Amino acid sequence: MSGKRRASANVTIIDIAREAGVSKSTVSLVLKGSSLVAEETRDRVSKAMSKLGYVYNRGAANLRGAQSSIVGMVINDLANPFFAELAIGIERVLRTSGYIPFIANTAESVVRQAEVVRSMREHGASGIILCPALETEGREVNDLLDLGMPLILAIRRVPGARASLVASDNAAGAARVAAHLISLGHRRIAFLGGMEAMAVRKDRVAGFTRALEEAGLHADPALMLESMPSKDGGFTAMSNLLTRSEWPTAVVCFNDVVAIGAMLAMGRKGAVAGRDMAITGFDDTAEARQISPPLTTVAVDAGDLGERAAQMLLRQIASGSRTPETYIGEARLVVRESCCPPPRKRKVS
Amino acid sequence: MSGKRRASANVTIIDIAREAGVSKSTVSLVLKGSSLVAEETRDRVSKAMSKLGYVYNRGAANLRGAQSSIVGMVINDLANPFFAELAIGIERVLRTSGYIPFIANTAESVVRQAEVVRSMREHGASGIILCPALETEGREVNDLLDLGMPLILAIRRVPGARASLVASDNAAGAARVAAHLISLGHRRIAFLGGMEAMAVRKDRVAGFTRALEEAGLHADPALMLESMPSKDGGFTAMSNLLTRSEWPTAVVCFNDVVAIGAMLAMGRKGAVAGRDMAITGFDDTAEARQISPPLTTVAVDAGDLGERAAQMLLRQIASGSRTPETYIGEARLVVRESCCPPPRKRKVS
DNA sequence: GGCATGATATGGAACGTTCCAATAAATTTA
DNA sequence: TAAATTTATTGGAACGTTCCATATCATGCC
Repeated sequence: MSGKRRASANVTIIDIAREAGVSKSTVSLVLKGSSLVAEETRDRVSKAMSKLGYVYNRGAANLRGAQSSIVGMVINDLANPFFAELAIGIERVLRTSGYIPFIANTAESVVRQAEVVRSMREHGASGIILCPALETEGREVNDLLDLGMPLILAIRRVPGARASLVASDNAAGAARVAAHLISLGHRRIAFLGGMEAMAVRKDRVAGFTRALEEAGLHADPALMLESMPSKDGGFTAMSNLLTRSEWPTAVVCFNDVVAIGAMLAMGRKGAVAGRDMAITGFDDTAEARQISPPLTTVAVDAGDLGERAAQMLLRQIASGSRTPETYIGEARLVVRESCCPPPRKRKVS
Repeated sequence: MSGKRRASANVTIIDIAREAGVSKSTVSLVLKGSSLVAEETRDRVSKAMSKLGYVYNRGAANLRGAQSSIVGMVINDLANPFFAELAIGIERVLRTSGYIPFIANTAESVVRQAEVVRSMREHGASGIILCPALETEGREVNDLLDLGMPLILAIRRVPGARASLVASDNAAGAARVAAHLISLGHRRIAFLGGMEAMAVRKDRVAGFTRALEEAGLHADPALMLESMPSKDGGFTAMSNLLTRSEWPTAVVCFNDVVAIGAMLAMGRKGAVAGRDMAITGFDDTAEARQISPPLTTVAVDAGDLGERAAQMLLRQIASGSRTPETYIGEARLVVRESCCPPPRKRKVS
């Protein structure tokens, strides 16, 4: 009563074999769709399987070296629609090749990430696409590679990791939005969001700074604000910024969700993006189009990046090669209504 | 060369045992954290494990009847933020109990759903939380239950299924928005989105119809429009509606993403929600607040539903009971700016 | 010294597959 | 008709774990 409580004891190929009057080997052959077994026998076995409610035991098969058909997809923030789009792109490719992607969320926790990755390895995942959590170290990634696990890093590069990477051109994208704002006449431009330690942020800040310098400006350290790369993070950081006596005239946000959080914070103070302050995002998620005012941002095509990552992974699984490859997707400026020229009078409240 | 290409041959507890100078049984005990093994031995074994890069083989363990610590989470539309919120709620509960949720997306395909569920069973999932795809039959769900698989249906009920259910009060919610629109003076109210066959839609339509009838109105079949429960679906259906010579003055949308799609379609024709037509949603996703105008909708608290579903599943796994339970979450009306009284002149173009 | 006792450690069978080598039966070839 | 070939089928070992029953070795007690 307190022990095993499996409703129906597990049905195995041996039970099927007995029922169909053949050997377990024959059942195994039927399972693999082998042409070595006679039509009539195959039918009899199939009948027995559905009659007894047989469930294939993948664990036992893997034990004998069979390839499991799952691929792990480790995502740092499922609530960010950008990652949902990425996941869907990955799925588009994987499903056509017979792999089933299992998604797990780490919510930016490296501890959780380690658990999740371990669990996927334990279950015999054939490969992993990893959107690394915030403080992921190169070493963790390399350990995985050393075990021979096919692994693709997506979206976020990890310094020191020898893994393949699929990401967007962060520096170029950030430079493009910054140049756009400068051309509108902005001089005091803030960079808001993302954590200092993130490589992606470093890249975007580098592009941002470069654009400013090319225009003879310099990036003011007082206007470089950290935040978690989430809506809440953007909200908090912008709320702080708005308590200052002098506001920047434009804010380059780390990504779209940060920008949306920032715009929400502005709304609380009666300020409006595209009128009192120019705001830009990064990613071009569906939300960037829907929010009001529509967000000027950098289009990245998450779905395409997902497809590339999946293709790269499949290639590595098939070839057995672990040579790191890199794909950098284009980062296109998309101008919408969230950016205005600098207003004459800056302070609102 | 062409055969197995595992970078490092698999390390097993036997290798660890040899390295540490103990028997495999002792290694197994260390793995389980048993107190039967001496401190000093435990250390030696742990050292050997990290030295050789040991990976626990869950498949082999499951073979001996061990409980796998994964739970499957099958989601019909990952692109809908409502389901992302649900997933996060589920995760909040599961992670504290040592289970790791593996998420898989079915994109509303029953075929895909069957594949995904089978894969999860094959990998020894301890239970499944299922947001059923569009045309899921009661039989499919019952087959799963008959195998003894702990299973909770989330969000969408499936007629004929004997499974536990966690969902929101669809009829009451729809009745509330309809009553609200009627109190604003609307008489020609459309219901837009969702597929005829969906039980959830039937429930919402029933509440909608009841509210109309209580006000002495009747639901006009010409104003009941089907669509896929997605943004694209809402866009297409509203585009069609707008080609008619007479518009309704208010539209109750199946859910928020349909409503957002519908508002996008209105925008294309120069019409504005909350001015030319009242629009409502269902779910109260973050987007409902962010879009312009903010969407009047029915708040459902996806995170809470996710937590309930997870708790229910854990209870069933622990107790071994498969008695169906039901939790119906409250559906609260949230009034925002997307609803106006009926305009005097209706047609815009 | 003989004997329980408790603390650690261990061999071996079992779990459900796969796959090789072997067999049996039917068919073709010489 | 014997031998060779083809077509179907099968037993058994192996995969990496768990867990039971058993073994070893100090201790402490009579």
